[in-house]
Amino acid sequence: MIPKITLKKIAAEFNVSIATVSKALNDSHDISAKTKEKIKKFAVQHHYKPNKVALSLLNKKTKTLGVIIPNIMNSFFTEVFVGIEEKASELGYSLISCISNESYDKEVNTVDLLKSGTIDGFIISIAEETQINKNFTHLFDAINEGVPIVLFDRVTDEIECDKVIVNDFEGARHATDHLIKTGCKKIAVVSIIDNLSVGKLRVEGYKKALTDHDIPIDEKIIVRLSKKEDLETVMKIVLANKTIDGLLCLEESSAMLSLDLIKKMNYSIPDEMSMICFTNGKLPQHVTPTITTISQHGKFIGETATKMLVERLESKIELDFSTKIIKTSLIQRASTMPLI
Amino acid sequence: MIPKITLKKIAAEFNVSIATVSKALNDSHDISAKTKEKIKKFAVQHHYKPNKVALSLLNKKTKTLGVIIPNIMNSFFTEVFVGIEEKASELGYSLISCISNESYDKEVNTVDLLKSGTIDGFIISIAEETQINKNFTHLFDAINEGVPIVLFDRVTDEIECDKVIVNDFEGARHATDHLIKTGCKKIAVVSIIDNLSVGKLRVEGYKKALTDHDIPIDEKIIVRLSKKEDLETVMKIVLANKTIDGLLCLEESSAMLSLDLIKKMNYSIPDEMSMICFTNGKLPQHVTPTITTISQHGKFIGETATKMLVERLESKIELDFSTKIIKTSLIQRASTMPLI
DNA sequence: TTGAAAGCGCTAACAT
DNA sequence: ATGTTAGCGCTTTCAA
Repeated sequence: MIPKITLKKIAAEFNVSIATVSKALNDSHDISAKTKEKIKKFAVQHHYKPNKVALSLLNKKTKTLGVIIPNIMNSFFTEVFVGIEEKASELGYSLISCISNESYDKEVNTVDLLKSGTIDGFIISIAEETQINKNFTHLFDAINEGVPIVLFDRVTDEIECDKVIVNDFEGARHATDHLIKTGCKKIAVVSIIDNLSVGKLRVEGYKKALTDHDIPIDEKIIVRLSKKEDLETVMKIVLANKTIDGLLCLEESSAMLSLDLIKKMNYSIPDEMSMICFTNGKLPQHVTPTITTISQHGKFIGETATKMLVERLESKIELDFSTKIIKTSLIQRASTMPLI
Repeated sequence: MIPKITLKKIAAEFNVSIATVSKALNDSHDISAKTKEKIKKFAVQHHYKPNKVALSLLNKKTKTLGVIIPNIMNSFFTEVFVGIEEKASELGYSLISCISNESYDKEVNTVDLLKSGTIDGFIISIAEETQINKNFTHLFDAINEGVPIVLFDRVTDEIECDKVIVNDFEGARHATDHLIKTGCKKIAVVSIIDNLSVGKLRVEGYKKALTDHDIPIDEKIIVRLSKKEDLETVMKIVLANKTIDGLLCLEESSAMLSLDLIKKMNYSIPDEMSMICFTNGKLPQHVTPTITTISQHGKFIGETATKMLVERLESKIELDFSTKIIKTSLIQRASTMPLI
């Protein structure tokens, strides 16, 4: 094993000072051409790379961003992560990433751990537990200590910072409107994310569409569950109401379960039952029938969040906080009737 | 914004030396109980956290691992990442992660960037481009400079280091054997990963199974493509051979395309055409019909790789390199006939 | 019981 | 053109 080469060792090699070597390698004007040349040559030969940790300590910048994602097995977050990674890499930043697993404790620990020097700023989507207990002091503290945060998707009004959110209300409204316009008379909702800000907004959007079409809201067919496990039981009860002919699923996994169930119950899709779900991952494209989805443009969200954070980090002046709202798109597939 | 509190500031507060504060906070025995108490109290009140960067510089350890994954949209790698994250977090390590996007340059740049002090060791699955051009000097250099590497899934014999691999040969052999035993007479293979070590091994396993059953190998029905785009054309030609009644797909995305194609061609699955594919993500569980898969136990691979790396990092003695082979499991679903 | 000094690897202002 | 000094935040001898 070759011990790592440092300025000190190069300096010793040529009997010059460390400062001279540093300047030579940084192409400073007050070092003679020959000295520069011989030092540079030696440095290249020995694969000299400045120690990032030393530079971080000196500059109080690590060129590293902390990313906290609730659950990477969720295709939406995977997409966002891809966007973050691509943009960060383009802008010269590394990523320290952590999966909170929807746990408040893990989120708090990670923020506490990383804010002490390790990273320059955070990109966070708030864990479910945190959204339930509404305790955001860890985020508040980080910002207060000079570590900026960009929140995406799952945000809170209680923290003032940059945010990138999806137009969940409008996405759900549009989807519901689409179901109505393609002939659905009675549309049920399935939500296993009613604890989340986004889940609540989506239900609001759904209600708005109904109201716009003078359709009464029936709370009994708005299925709110805390875990996937109960879905089958509850859905069976709801679907016993044979007049239901449309289903809006607020995220992917409950959509897949509902689809299986509906098929098992011998509904014909989309003639007897239409379906739309949030999140445009691979699943809705490959199941039978393919599912009409509301795309949240995850990658773009990731890119946007990263750009906002880096702009703040590198800005000379104090920027105002802003919230970017990303429009959703409805992607029509075989689970809904064509618009006439 | 509250400026971050340091030992220096605490020392100034109490008119003691920095060393005293450091010792007090670390509960050193040679500081008086009262001094300790008042300093600790003050530190807690002001949310003092030792600066990780300073500690890293001092200890020459960052307690951070570098993870390089070729493509996070691939569910296998997502699973591995979950395993890595969980184990690393449990062992007190952070993760700097990067998606190489199958690019040689990105992989090299990341390794170069991170090896200079930022991380203690790497967990890497080699990018496709790197496996093609077989240039592994960046990995060799890192190890040589004292930064250990654990390779997983996509490995190379040319680098001596710890490795975690899947028993791809046996997985493919077993799957092919299963197809034969459930009645398939002529089994085609679809590979878009023939550039990868794992892709080649899987073809070998397939061939072994055929040979074991005295079935002649027909290279014409081993479809090797460099990109997904050509799949449809080629598959149509191959499937024109109406005697084919089994299909082994070496990864998920080509399996999905093949499935669509087979259904479009009105094959009845599994009666007229059986199918097995590698990688047990959500897709094969939710498509119609559900697909029999070979599970590589991604999460376990991630956990194992992380454990190996941390053990090496924290070992007092020089450990020998080892290669852990993870067994695959065949998960039977509706795309294959039941074993009689 | 406390403090001074050295050093981790590096840069930059200020001599020489 | 080159060197000296100081300092980023911390720990750890060693001295007082």
